[in-house]
Amino acid sequence: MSLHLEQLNPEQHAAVTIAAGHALILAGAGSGKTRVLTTRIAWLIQQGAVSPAGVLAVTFTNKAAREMQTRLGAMLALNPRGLWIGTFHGLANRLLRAHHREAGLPREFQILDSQDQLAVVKRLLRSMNVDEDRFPPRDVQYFIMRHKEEGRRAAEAGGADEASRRHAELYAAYDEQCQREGVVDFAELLLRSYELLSRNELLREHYRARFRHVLVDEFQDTNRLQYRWLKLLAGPGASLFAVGDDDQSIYAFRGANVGNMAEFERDYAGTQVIRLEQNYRSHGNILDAANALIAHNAKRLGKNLWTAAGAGESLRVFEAQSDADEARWMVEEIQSLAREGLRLQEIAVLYRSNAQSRVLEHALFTAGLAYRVYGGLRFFERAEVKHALAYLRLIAAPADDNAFLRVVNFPTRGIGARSVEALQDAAKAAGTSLYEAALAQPGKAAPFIALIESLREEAKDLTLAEKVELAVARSGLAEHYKREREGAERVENLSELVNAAAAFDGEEIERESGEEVDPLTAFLTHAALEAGEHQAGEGQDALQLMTMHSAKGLEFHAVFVSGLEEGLFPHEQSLVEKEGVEEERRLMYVALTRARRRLYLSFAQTRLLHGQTRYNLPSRFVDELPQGLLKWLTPRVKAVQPKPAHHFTAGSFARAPKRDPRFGGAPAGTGGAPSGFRVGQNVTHAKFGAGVIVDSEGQGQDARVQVNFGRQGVKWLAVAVAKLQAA
DNA sequence: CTGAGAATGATTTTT
DNA sequence: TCATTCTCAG
Repeated sequence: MSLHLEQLNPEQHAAVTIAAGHALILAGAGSGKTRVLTTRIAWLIQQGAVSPAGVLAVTFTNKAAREMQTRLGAMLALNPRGLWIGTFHGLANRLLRAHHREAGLPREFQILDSQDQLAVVKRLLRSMNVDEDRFPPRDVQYFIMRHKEEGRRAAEAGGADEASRRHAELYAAYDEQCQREGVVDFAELLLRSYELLSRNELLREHYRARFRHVLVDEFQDTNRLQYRWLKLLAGPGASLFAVGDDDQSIYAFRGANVGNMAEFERDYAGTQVIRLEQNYRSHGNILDAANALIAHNAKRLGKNLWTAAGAGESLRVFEAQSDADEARWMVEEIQSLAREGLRLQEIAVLYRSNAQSRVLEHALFTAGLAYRVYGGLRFFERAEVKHALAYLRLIAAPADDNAFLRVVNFPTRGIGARSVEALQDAAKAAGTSLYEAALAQPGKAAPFIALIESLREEAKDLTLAEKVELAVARSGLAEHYKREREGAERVENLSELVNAAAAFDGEEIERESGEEVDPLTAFLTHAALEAGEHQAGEGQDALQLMTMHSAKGLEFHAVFVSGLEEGLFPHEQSLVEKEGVEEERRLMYVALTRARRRLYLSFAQTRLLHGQTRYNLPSRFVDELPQGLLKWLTPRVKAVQPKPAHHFTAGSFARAPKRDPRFGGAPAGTGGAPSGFRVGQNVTHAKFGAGVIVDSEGQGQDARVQVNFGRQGVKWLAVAVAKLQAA
């Protein structure tokens, strides 16, 4: 067995063999971070520095955890079962299952995904007669989640104002309800296990004594609670090894706190910091462009990627007339790459928001090019699958009211809103679950209760897959979808669920859920914690379409970064968020560094969005790249740079106000265009710089035009006064 | 309970 | 624009 340490570069080698103590590894894109992480673990074990049981390795995604597991298995020729490798949530779940009593949870506690959580909140608000216009369920959910992720319980969550006090009350009621129903949401897994260990000294010391080496991947994506959780588990004498890249922090919107990286250094005096800057993925020009771009960010720990490979090709820039034009151009370019022998799966088209895929898909479909779009519903999130799982949940954990409500009348069996309300009243009065209430006073729900009872009885001695099959059949779900016109795919998914159960073997049960958990609960946990693939994989060679966010961690021979327009990217919303543009720039950095050999950048003058034609300026990110690295496929756009904005709240891109129909608003390009300016025309203004006319009204002296100045915002200007120059 | 039509929004996403 | 969610009539 060899770890091939000699194949590592000096920095990688140093990171792998670093002495015990805390270490922060700043791992640039494509710098071999996973390799370092896994080799480090293997090296520690091989050296005898730690036993496999003494390692705790934490990732964000199941995919990353699996990859680490696989690589380690190959390196160590030992079953990596003894190692605690998993996602934050998976590991927290494991702790809670093992100590459910101490954590105050039922053995078969169920996990709520975001969908379930929202349903719980809605139900709560209704039962408390909360005005949903003043307290929208989504806001309440967000409030609860955000506070939990910061490690705050309801008691600490209230603010000074009335609304936040009310939110905190709802948070408290929500937690009580979850406790009653024996369910935990995602953040609760973390918070509950954190509290378990911080309050229970015996347990805490047990785990601290055990885990001598705690390793974290994608550290820049951790939220405050996750960081505290890590610090709690890595006790005195343990080594915390954090790998991350602040320049690739793109998840602030979901609670990630890049600040954890700087804090890490402060928390642990003597932290060893190693930078992995050699990139094994991209050619030099691509890296130079990425480096130059990210240098525009002020808040950085600092890092510069380099490669031993050559400079490679220039970055190709294309300015399209319209989004459709951009799509057509991409199709042509892709076809020509394919003719040169490049496989389609080696090409990715990246965009900022999912809505942008539509035009593209249309063009690809017309051209007959195979493509795969990432995003959308995943397997365990599909309605039919969730329904089937709800039946199984009721078998395993009857107190789960969410599950009860989801299927009590699905497929319909004559239990309408009235009957359900009666049950809810009865349950509330008796302080029991809906299921218990229905058991006591079945009423219209009698057949349903009988069904669940008999399912539970019959399922007792069946294998997991047989249980799932039984539920799918006896619930009437399969029948129901068979009768539906468009139900074929749903029926197929239900049988796929049976297959998934069959594939879910004992080893997985143990790994996912700790000791002695009933296989059904383990499977339900698996379904909640691993929502599954986005789409049927279809091993066929296809072009990859995805958002820049989902592209993180991937690489392709050729990458198209499309829609590089102010307002789209950086997104208009980001302009009003604190440090929003810096995060957008990091996203651009991520996008650029996905390409190995060829990088295309494109933007369109005109784009159809929300049924409205918008006239956008090229993204500032194009200007921020060294022009010498770019090869313009269309005449270069000379973006006139205005002085940095003071604090214009770019109330930009507001839908062009509807003109009073009485004045018969003149459409673009027709007679109504005032004073020689027309919609879509590029202009410059002495103060605001470059812009594009997006609307106009009035005639002669009263003529006004609306100009989109990008980061300076969108303004209505009187033509007679504004001294606009045609550009 | 169902279906039709209105209202409503509309970055990014993992667990 | 368009997809989802809500409301109300039948």
